[in-house]
Amino acid sequence: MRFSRLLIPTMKEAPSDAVLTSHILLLRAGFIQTSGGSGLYNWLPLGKITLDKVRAIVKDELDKAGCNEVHLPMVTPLSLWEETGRADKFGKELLRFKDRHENSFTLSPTNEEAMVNLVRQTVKSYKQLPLNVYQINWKFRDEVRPRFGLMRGREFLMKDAYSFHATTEDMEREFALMEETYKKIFTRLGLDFKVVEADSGAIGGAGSKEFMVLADSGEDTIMVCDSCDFGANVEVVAEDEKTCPKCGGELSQTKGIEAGHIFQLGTVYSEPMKAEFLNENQKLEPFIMGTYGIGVSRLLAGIIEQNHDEKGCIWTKESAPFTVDIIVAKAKNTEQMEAGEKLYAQLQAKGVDVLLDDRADKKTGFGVKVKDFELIGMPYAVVIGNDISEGKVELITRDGLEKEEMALDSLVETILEKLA
RNA sequence: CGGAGUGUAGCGCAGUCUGGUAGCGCACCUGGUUUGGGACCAGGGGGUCGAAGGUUCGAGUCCUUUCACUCCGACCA
Repeated sequence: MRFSRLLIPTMKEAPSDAVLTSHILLLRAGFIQTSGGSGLYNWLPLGKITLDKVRAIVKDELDKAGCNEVHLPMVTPLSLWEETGRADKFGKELLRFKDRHENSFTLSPTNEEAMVNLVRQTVKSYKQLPLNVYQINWKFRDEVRPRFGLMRGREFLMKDAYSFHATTEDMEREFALMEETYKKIFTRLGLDFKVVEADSGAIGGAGSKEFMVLADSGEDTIMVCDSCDFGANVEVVAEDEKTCPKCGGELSQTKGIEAGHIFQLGTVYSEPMKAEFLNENQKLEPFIMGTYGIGVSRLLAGIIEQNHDEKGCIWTKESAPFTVDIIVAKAKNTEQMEAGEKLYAQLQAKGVDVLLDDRADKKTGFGVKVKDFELIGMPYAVVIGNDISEGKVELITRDGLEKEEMALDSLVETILEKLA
């Protein structure tokens, strides 16, 4: 895409009410903007592109693991929530309202009930099991105190998956599969993360694990073992515990952002909602369930919390809105512009996501373009400037801001090597 | 919900104590000069000062009420 045609309102100064790094940078770099209400944000083009990329990675890995993507309405009849008693349990976080016929509804904060409803009216036989259905859509929670930008907004993009099984053993198999799938997703996104034992909270059920993006700004405190892979939220391990319950190693304390959470549910939803299937002995049994969530919009905040410097964002390769930013130093110079256009086409032909900074207005000089590149944080920039007459360009790596001069002819190949 | 703050142009702020024509920087528009690290000169546009009520000849400023937002806490798949 062309910078000149994209709405990218970068800012030198951050709004004074933003305190968290990711919040400040995402606002300043023009990914999101405030939307007039607490915890509500407009997603601008760069933010939308990035969110869609992260979403696509989540979808890709889930589909590979055999999950079925569906889409449920954002609006759920409150009666479904009353079947499980969660209408009361969730309290004021559930935003409730009535339609013109005085029927009560809620904006979905999560969808266990709605998905159980989908399955109970569709799946009748053990032969249709196991089944894992998921959706990636907007959730709304009327948080007591929204804060930190995308970290705790009231409206947020969540991937919520629900699995249905005939036996506990099969549910445990799926739980392990989802843990592995989540590890692939977080790894592809370039995140430094830890899987920890967790409390099941309002969702209920037996076992649960959280996927923590490690960051000092995280709202959760976790204990991790120095010797093995054990980790736990302080909710489930005493904060003064110093010995690993798994291997006897030493525990240390750190902070994390909860970006994923998987649960072994059993029949806590299927029983009250009478979601049953006929087993091979022709008897009705409630589904054994698991549920698996990822805070997709929160992941963006997590990526930036982990990857930034004083100049701006540093997106990881698979999450970046664009992989390469072609900076045409003087867009009015025909030779430079033509070289930029040519490179733009060549990289696109190779499947690289490229942004062509073709801005030619007199306010947007070389300095502005470089500052915008650093603030937005794409992995690479190619500077096409005066040396283009000798066939030379400069390649800048955002992480570390290393610059290397090279021949334009070898550039496409070099970039492809770096991306491989 | 408890505590503390803040609401003045798109963003950042001054002006409020001590009432007297609405200001500054950035951004935006026009023209010119610039052009490899957020340019310069000149001119210009944009405001019911969060809202309502009150005091006053006169309110951004004083009084009352209210709303919103932010931070700390409690809470939170």
